[in-house]
Amino acid sequence: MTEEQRLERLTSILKRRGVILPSFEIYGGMSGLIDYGPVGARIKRKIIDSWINHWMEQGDIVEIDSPTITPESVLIASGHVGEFNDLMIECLNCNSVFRADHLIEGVHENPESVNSNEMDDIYSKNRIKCPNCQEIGWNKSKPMNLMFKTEIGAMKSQRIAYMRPETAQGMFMLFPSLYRHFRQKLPFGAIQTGKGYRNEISPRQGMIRLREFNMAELEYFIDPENPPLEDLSKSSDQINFIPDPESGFQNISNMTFHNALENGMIKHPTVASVLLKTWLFLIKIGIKGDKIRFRQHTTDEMAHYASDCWDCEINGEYGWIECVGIANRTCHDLELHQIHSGSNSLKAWRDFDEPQIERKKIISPITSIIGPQFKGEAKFVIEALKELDFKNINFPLLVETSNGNKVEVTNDMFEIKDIETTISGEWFFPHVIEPAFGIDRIIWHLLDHSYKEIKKEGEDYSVLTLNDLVCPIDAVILPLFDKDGMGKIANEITKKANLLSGIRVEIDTSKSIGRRYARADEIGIPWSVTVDHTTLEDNSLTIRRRDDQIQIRVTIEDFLINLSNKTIHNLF
RNA sequence: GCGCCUGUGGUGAAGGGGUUAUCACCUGAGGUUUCCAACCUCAUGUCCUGGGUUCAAAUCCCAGCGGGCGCACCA
Repeated sequence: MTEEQRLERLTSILKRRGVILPSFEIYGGMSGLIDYGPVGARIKRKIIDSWINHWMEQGDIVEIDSPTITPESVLIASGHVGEFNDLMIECLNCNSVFRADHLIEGVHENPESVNSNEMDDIYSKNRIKCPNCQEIGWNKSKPMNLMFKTEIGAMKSQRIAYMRPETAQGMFMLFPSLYRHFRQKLPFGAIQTGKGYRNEISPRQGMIRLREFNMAELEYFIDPENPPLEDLSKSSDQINFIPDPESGFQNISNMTFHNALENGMIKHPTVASVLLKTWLFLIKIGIKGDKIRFRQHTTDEMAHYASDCWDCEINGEYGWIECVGIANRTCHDLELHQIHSGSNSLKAWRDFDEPQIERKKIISPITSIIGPQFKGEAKFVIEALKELDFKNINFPLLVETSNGNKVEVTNDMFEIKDIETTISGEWFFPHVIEPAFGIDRIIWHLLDHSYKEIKKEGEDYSVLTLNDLVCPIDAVILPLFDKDGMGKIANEITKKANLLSGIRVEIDTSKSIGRRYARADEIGIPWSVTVDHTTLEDNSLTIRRRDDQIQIRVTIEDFLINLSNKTIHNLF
């Protein structure tokens, strides 16, 4: 079997066994959309569960769930509407496509504000040349909207909305609630898993670029002045790093996260700790460590919201693919949402180490005099007095009030006081460190790394070596024959096992035992359990280990206990 | 979105205007069988969709849809 066709063979096995299939196929299919079949959906669920547990083990992270339909105002604030609605323009001569605003920088003072018709005018009046072929001649500019647009409500009350391009905004929307939940103490985080949507121009490469995809994101809120410090030296794993070329660091294939932070290649301690946890998760579910690398973004490829970005890339049939993006989003989102929404609850409070005592002089109006004197005008006079520069007061003093009158103020109407205020802390915008996982891409690479093509007695044979955390079915129960009572016992074991918490088993009674082992191996079931003649005599059965085909004999009871405890490994 | 290639059972392929479309594997039913894709019998097909040419189209032509690759795009 040639290495070149491995991708095709894997794809057809995934389709044949109900793991991953094209969506809506009976209507011709729709690119960029995929189905997880009965086997794939189990794998996806277990990966997402593992992901949720992985972060929640930390203790200061909670899970939330928010709508996929998002009002336009939210995405205007976050910058997605602006960023996602760029006008594109195509050269009539060479068919190159460009962002229309980029080519008129210097011609127009605010290229991003130009609408489609104006853009076409600017192009024809200014005789803009194609940077590729130098010709002048353009198709009409068209907005390239990478978000799916929809409307909430009907008729006049309709509001524009989009399908969310990321789950992250949900966490920002809930910041006030999260802050209360965590008793107003940083750091804390919120995770969310769910669908995200991008109307890709041309989805490619199977399930790598989808129009509807599964994301899993953590927003970890920290105090930028007191970031949590974690001991990274506990991991001695050697990591493949590709730093930003402008940083002066060289590509390196064997450095620990601890050292990468110490020497300044990773700039932020929390980013480093999130990188480590990302690595640990991928290794835990079965991604191969030598096929993982961390690549630092160059300044110009950084997302509009981020100040420091790392991609975690995984190598597979499609080459190195970004599967996790780790970004220091700083206070970008919270700050913008405060500005756009007018909400005042997107900040956190920080106590100073020592309360600051501020001494200052103020002008204190004596209202018992001002009131009777100015009557209705009094509140304007008081206002105006507070604005006075008390270092420069000469009598007679004319004060201009905000309603436009000038009044004379005498020195018995106010006094200058020295006051002392104690400031014990300040409000600030927390910074956010975000890892964003592309679940579908991770599933693809897990399947890719787990798919083994071997020879068995001269025959081609395929195995998915999925570990207990992510295997679709925990064990398959195989009656050697479906008669003599073996089928009945197998059914009883299947029922009992399926009542165990978190355990799923299946029974397979059709065709020869060898064929059933092969079927189980192909979808990554780690344990095949056979009910045979000896079972009828002494209630024992055999457990076959997928990865080396070694069999042991245990009692039904021991099997069920160890299955439940996930300790079958220990029996071998 | 452009260019080139491409679409036949669940999977992988053969066929290339003319009876009832071929093969392997897979899947299902039954038989057989004391543990690694054994064997026997049987079953399961809108040749991507829509138009056109033709007495006759899975086959030729056009368009659409899907897939692959390249260019462009990818917060």
